[in-house]
Amino acid sequence: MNPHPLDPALKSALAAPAESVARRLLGATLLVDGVGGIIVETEAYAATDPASHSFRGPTARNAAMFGPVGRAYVYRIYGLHWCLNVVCDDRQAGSAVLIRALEPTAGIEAMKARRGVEDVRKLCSGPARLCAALGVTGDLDGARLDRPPFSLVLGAPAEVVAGPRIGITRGAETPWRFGVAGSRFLSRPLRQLP
DNA sequence: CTATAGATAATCT
DNA sequence: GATTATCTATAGG
Repeated sequence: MNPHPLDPALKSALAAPAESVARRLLGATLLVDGVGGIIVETEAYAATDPASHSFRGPTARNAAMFGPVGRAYVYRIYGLHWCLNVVCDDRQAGSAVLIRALEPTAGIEAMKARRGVEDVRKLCSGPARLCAALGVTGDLDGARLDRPPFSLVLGAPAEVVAGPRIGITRGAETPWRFGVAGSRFLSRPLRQLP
C-alpha cells in the first residue's frame, strides 16, 4: 500500500474525467507555503484532446500528466512563464486541469511583493500570474498537491459558467473553460450560457 | 474597450 | 525551423 494515500474525498474528486474535475476544483482553496486563495477559473485538458500536451503521448515535459492523480504538472510557456495543472482521472492517463485564476485570500502582501503589483484583482488573474504570485516554478513539477508546500482543500462550488478555452489553436471550440459566475478575479470575462 | 508587438526559450517536428 | 494552455505596455476608438 501507498504509505501516504490521498484523502479519500480528494481522491474521489480527482479520479474523474478532466471536465468534471475542472468544475469541482472551483471553490477549492489552493495555497503554497500558506499563500494563495480560492480557485475561480480552470480549464480541462484530456489525452483525447488535440489541445492537450498529452495528446501525442508521454514526453519528458508532460511526464507528470501520466503520473498519479493529485500531483502538480508545472511547465514553462512562451519561454518565460510558468503554468500549474492538477493531474486527474486515473482511468484516462494524461488528463489534467489548468488552474487559471484565484481569488486571493492568504498572504496578499507576499503576492503583491512577488508580482510587483498592488491591484488585488490582478494578482492571480491568469495562469502565469498565479504561479508568480504563489512562487510556483518547475521545481514543483510532479509534487503532491495535498502536502507541503502545497495545500489543496475542496470547497463548495458556487454557480459555474463554461466557455471556450483561451490561447489555443486546436480544439478551440470545446467549451472546457470554467469559472465561478460573477467572480471579479477571472483572467477574462466568462458569459453565462443561455 | 480591442488590437498589436515584443519578450524569450524549451519542446517538438 | 516552427510552435507555444502568456503577460505587459502601448496605441487607437
